Amino acid sequence: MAIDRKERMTSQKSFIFGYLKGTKTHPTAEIVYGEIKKKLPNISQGTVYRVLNNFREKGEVQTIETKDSIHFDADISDHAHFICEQCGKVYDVIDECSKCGILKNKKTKVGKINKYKINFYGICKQCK
Amino acid sequence: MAIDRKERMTSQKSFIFGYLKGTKTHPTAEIVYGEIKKKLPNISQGTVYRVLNNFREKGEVQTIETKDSIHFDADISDHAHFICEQCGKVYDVIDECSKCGILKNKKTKVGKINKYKINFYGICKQCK
DNA sequence: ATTAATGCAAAGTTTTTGCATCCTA
DNA sequence: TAGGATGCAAAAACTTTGCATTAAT
Repeated sequence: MAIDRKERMTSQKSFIFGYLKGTKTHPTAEIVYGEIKKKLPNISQGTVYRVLNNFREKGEVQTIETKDSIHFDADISDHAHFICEQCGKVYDVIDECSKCGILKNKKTKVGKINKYKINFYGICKQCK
Repeated sequence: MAIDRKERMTSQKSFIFGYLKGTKTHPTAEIVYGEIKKKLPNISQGTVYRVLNNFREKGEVQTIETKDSIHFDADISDHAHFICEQCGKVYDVIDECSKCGILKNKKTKVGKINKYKINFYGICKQCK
C-alpha cells in the first residue's frame, strides 16, 4: 500500500493489507480481525477498524455494503459484485457497465460521478 | 401496500408507507421514526424497524446502503442513486443500465440476477 | 527523540428481541 | 376472540474513541 508523508508502516497494516490482497472472500471487519489475530494475537479490534477505514479513505480498498454487513475488497479494478440473498456471500462479477449509459460521460444532473458500485442480487449456485 | 393472508393493517404501517411514498429524501430508519412520531407520538423505534424490514422483505420498499447508513425508498421503479460523498444525501438518477451488459439476460456465472442496485458517488451540486 | 500507531477498555451508535398488552379482522 | 402487531425496555451487535504505551522513522 502507499504510505503518505508522516504516515508509518506497521506490521498490523501490512498483515491486513496482505490478507485482503490474498483473498476473494470479501471479509467483514470482524472476519478480518479474526483472521489477522491468528498471525498477530495481540491485535485489537480498534486497530482493525482504524486501519480498514484508513485504507478505504485512501481508496486502497473498496467496500461492498449489504443489508446487514460491510465487506472489504482490496481489488479496486473495475468489477461488480453478486450478493447471495440466502447466504450473504459476495462474489466478483466482471461487468461492462462502465461503457454504457450514464457511465460513459460520468455526468448526472446531481453532480459528476467519481466512482460507482454495481451490486447484483440473487441466489448463488452453492445455495441452490 | 399489499397485505398478505393473516397480516393485519395498522395505522403504524399505513403512516410509514404513506410517508415513504410521499418523499424523495431516502430517509434512514431513525429519520422515519422521527417523522412518524410527529403524527403517532406513541410509536416505538422497534416498530419502525420491524415495519421497514417487513416492507423490504416483501419488496415494497428498497434500501440504499451507504458507508454509514441505510436509506429507505418506496419507489421501486427502475432507477439508480447518486450518493454525495460530502453530505451523504441520496438522490434519484434515471439510468438505462438494465439494457446493457450482464443485465440484458440477467445471468452471471454465480447465479441468476433477481435484482440489482447501482450507486453513483460524487459531490452533489448543493455541496459544490 | 519525536510522534504516529497500537492495545485496551469504555462509550457511543444502531438494530434486534422478549414479553405483556393492545387492537385488527 | 384469536392471534398478529405494538410499546417498552433490555440486550445484542457493531463501531468509535480517549488515553497510556509502544514502536517506526
